Amino acid sequence: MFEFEPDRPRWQQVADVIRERIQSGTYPPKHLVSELSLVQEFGIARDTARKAVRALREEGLLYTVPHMGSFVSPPSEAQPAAE
Amino acid sequence: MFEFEPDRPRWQQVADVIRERIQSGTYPPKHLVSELSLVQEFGIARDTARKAVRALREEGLLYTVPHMGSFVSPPSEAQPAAE
DNA sequence: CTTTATTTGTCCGTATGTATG
DNA sequence: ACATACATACGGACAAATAAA
Repeated sequence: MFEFEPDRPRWQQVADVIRERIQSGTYPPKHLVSELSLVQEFGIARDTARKAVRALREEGLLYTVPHMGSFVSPPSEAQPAAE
Repeated sequence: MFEFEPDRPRWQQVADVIRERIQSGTYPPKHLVSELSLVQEFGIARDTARKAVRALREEGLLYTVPHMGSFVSPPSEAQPAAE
């Protein structure tokens, strides 16, 4: 089971973990990150899972298709110079 | 493809379209309105199509014959006085 | 009679949206 | 943060009835 630190919102800590998995490629583009999967893995309420997903969506790391799921966004064209 | 508005159930919007076709005579009495036809035309799930049909049936605009289909109801005897 | 196609009936599962306590 | 409930929506599968070939 995941160990939460006190004094920091759980949804932030969950978002941190997922963010890392996205940025490291553990979760490739289009990978489904459902609320239920977060509920089960982290032992949290769906309410909390939704907050984590919302945060990542607002960061652009996830996009949500209503009634279908939330998925890892395609890589953004960052760093223009590097060729 | 049909354009759905957000903030309103799809099954309601589909029902609206069919209702208009019935009331305008585009779909005459006994015209078949099958779930599959709605699925294909509107690009929705059958689940959603069934909800639209159910709504129109409850309004009396359609009647369903099990395993045969849902058909446009005969015109209702409105306006009593007119003879 | 058999086969094929069509259509509704029913059930399961997954997932988000929304609201309440 | 949690728990619960319901609505909305999609996908798939199978059964049963009907009609037509």
